[in-house]
Amino acid sequence: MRYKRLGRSFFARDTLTVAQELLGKLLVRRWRNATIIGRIVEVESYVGTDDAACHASHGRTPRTELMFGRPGHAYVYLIYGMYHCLNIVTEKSGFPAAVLIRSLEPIARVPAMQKARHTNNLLNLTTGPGKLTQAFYIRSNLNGEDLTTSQGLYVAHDGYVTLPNDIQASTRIGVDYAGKSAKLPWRYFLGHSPYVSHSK
DNA sequence: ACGCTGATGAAG
DNA sequence: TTCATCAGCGTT
Repeated sequence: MRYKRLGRSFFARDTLTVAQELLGKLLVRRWRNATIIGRIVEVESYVGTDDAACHASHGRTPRTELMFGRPGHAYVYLIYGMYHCLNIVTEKSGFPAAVLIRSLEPIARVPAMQKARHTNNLLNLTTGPGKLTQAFYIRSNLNGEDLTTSQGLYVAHDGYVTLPNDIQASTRIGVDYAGKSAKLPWRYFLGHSPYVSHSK
């Protein structure tokens, strides 16, 4: 399987554009001599301090510092005390934004994912932000990782073409607390894919 | 519908 | 130093 890593310039753009273009790309994880791969089929955008659902909406804090930094870095955080979420920082330095990777289609090293998830069901391995980090052995030690240079984690393109009419949008999951921002249609997913986490 | 679980940051 | 809150998941 041939593929090429995405560089800084891909992520240093408008977040909604990056989010939509991430659909169909490959998430590659090298872990203990294994190369685990999944195709991105669902993402969410979190943009700036005006977005009440964005962690950076309360300004620069130790936790959100990464979102204000250089694009192409991983922002990994623990949620609900037990799960990790993987985001990729976007836009130019100084503007806080990121794309949450919400769901993948398993592509390579499925047994490693099955071992990590304690299930063999393909549809339950990587179909959710907390599930995919578990399946890909992504934890807080990858927080701040530069995906444009990292040997352990990056995004790649293999020539897969996403048809524009296959991209669907909806409101984001789990952000009902965010008032007006909760209504923004900033979740994108591939309409044909059975590996989307949540039908809405 | 609910409990699990711990980092985070705001309040005091 | 407490305390409420939470970009989720699995079981009921």
